[in-house]
Amino acid sequence: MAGRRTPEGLKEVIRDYRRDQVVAVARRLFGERGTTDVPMDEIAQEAGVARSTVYVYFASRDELLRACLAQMHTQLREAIADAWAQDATPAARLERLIEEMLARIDDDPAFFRLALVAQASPGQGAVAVGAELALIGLDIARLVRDLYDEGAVTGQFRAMDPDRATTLIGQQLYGAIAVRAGEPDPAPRAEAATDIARFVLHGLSPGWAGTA
Amino acid sequence: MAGRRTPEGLKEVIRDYRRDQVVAVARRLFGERGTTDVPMDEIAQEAGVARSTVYVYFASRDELLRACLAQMHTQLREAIADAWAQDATPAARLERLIEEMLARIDDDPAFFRLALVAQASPGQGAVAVGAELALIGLDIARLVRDLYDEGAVTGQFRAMDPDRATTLIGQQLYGAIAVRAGEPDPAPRAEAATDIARFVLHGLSPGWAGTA
DNA sequence: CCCGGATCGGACGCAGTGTCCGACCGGGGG
DNA sequence: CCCCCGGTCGGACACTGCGTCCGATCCGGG
Repeated sequence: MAGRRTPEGLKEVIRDYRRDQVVAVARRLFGERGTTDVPMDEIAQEAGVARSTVYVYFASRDELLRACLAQMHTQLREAIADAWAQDATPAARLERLIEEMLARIDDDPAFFRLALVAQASPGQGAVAVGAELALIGLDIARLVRDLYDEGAVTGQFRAMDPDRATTLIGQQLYGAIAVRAGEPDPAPRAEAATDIARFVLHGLSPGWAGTA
Repeated sequence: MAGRRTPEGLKEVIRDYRRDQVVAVARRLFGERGTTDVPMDEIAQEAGVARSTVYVYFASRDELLRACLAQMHTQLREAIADAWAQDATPAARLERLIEEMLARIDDDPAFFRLALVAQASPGQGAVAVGAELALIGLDIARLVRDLYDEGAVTGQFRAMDPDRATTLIGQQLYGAIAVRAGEPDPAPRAEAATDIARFVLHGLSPGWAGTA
């Protein structure tokens, strides 16, 4: 596979490019009007291909949705990975992680909201769709757990069952994400990230009223 | 209208009863297989009425879903109101509130998960559906805010913008709910409630490792 | 020039929604 | 007693969207 596949490679590229184009259109429309209320005709038309061609790329509506989620997954993963190495302390990393997630939400709140939906919805197709989302959850959960472990051994965080800590932090992140994705006019990102991070670190404990 | 309307009142009762019956069936089926994957035929058949009769009670699928949410809303509201007056300190109330919400989830996790979905999904029908859910959110938010205010003035909670505190606490509750609703085998309720409450109160602050 | 893969566009069967209407049932009033 | 009437039934209807299929068309490479 070392460079002699120009034609085949090129076709692959073209194919991927058009695929991504359809996915991008679908994400936008799904975000705007929901996964059920957008006919395949419209996605195809908007993407500039025939409806039947869409079915060449994606076996069904569900698979298209899954591709949309996978795309978002990849983008989120990359954004967080890029930001991950830039901070030293667990607390700083936590805040960075939060801010990075919020930034991704702000990029495309409508579809993000929808992604949370897809994760939760039952049904046969949704099993696979949910799996796509669970991957994101697991990615983030691993980061969160590493972060907690580091803070715990250095005494910056209180000692508790790491799984439980991960769950609790994860819940806060999930809630923050879901709420922000649904808010028409969310708070400034940096500020919100700081608030959330501080809340995760100290909860409602008095004595932390300052801007520390 | 003072008591001479036995026939009419009776009819109302009968009507409401059958309505609730349809709603109950719909909740179960929606919870099991999602809102889109269960035909109206099946709901009607399972509820023991003709499909056309369902349309006498509910103008559309969306309205039926809204009725399901409204029923859940009512039940949740009542459960929490009952438990509300039983505790004195804000911390105790918080834990009680959490436990009560978890209990409601455990009653019907499938549909609860779905309710969170409905809240988030866009589309024309979903505006009204979302409003139904927003009501629950507002109910809870009001309670949370009262609770925070009380804790803040007595110095048990750190001082901060009440709206922001409410949002942060609400985020944790939302996340906890969503995660629990999706977990096939959730942790014991009382324990989970205690954990969540303690996390909201103290976050990851060291020095709170005990069972206090 | 011709070939072959990709795309187009339009038809098909199928399933589900929401509407409508005639038939039926059961109870209360004339 | 029968009739009337509100509620229910069941089935037909038009309509929309999904997923499949196939012949027609386009276009780049041999």
